[in-house]
Amino acid sequence: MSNKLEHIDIIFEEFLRSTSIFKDRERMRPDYLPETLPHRDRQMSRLSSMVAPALRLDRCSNVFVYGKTGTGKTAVSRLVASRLYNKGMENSIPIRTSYVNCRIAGTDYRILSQMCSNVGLTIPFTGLAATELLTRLVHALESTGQLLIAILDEVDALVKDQGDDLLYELTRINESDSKAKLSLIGISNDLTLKERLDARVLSSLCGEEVVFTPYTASELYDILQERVAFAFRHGVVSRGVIRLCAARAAIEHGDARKALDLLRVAGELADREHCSEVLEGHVLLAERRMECDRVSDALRTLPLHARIILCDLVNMKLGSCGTSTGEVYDEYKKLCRSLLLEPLTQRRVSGILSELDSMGLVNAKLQSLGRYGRTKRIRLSVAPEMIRDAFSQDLLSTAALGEKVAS
DNA sequence: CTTCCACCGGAAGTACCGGTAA
DNA sequence: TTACCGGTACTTCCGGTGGAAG
Repeated sequence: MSNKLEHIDIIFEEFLRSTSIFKDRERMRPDYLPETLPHRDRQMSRLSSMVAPALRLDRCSNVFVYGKTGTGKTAVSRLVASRLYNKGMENSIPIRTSYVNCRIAGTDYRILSQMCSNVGLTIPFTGLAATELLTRLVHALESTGQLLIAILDEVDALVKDQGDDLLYELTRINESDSKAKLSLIGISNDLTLKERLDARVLSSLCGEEVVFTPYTASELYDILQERVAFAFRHGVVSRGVIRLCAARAAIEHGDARKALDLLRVAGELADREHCSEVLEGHVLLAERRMECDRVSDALRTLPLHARIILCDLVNMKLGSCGTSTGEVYDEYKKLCRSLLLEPLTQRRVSGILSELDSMGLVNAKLQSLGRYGRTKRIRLSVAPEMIRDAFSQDLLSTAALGEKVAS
């Protein structure tokens, strides 16, 4: 026992003695908001001029911000909002800002709850009607005279699984006779979102648009270089390493988040090896590591029946041509019976397969077989060993659960 | 050209849970 | 305590649908 404790102490002391190659690691984190955003001047000034009327407590029009992941939408919006807030504070103008990631918040209720807390209301986790939150929000805005700028990030996720009712209610506040002032900045990486919106929401939300184009490799290089100067010690990251990170991220539509993550993880790997600089090998290793982490994270949080379906796919030993929904469902029913579990309906299994597809764990492509119907061609997109490893422990508990259900 | 397969996927409803307000 | 709330996971129902076969 004491042996182990000594061992822990040794690790900590070694950590204290060693010098990190990071100067300020926080600056490499994906949610860090830098002071400057290279190659985004145009978008920044456009958005600023759109929200500027708020400084006279005039309602400004809602804005729709569109661009692929990691193109700076969130950073630009948050930076503009925080500058606006500060300017308001300086001049005693009651501007409030609210940032909500709709995908993470997940539901109308939690989005409203976040907005309420940003204007100084305390809201219980649950128990209230969503319309009640909306009423309280409007009332708070009216009575305090605050103007709220709400940034709704990944608003496409909200519309996809909750519909556009909330957006409609929110856009209506600004247009109604009430004194409440609320402007929305909707951020989406899916342009087809507009097709799913009600005409009234569309005209109100998408009246003004700011488009973010993907970064090129050389723009990514500039972004990385600027961060490196603050985040790492001098001389530990070579130009070649920065160029490699930029190039790897540029392959995926110029994703700055990926570029920064890549360099940060590579730096952490180098640190752990007590290496005095980040090498290209670290970057390549980091890329592999990040992919593994993503997959095992996804696997670990999967519900029971999704796991059973994945086990099925592993057991079926799919060739290159994959399998179909119907075949998966037959196998799934067999496996459920052997586990003494009640199988779900085919509709649900089809839905789970689509969910696994969007998580990147399987590849499900719609295929028509003409006279022989339509189905999804399903293939695993991760190595079967990874699934087996992740579930090797849990399968025992799955079997135990099966027995529990039976008894 | 029409038919028709084997599903897809939207919509609405159900059951259950953990929570709140009055 | 009771009536109501949201969240999650699921079922039921059903109107599509791409394209090979006839």
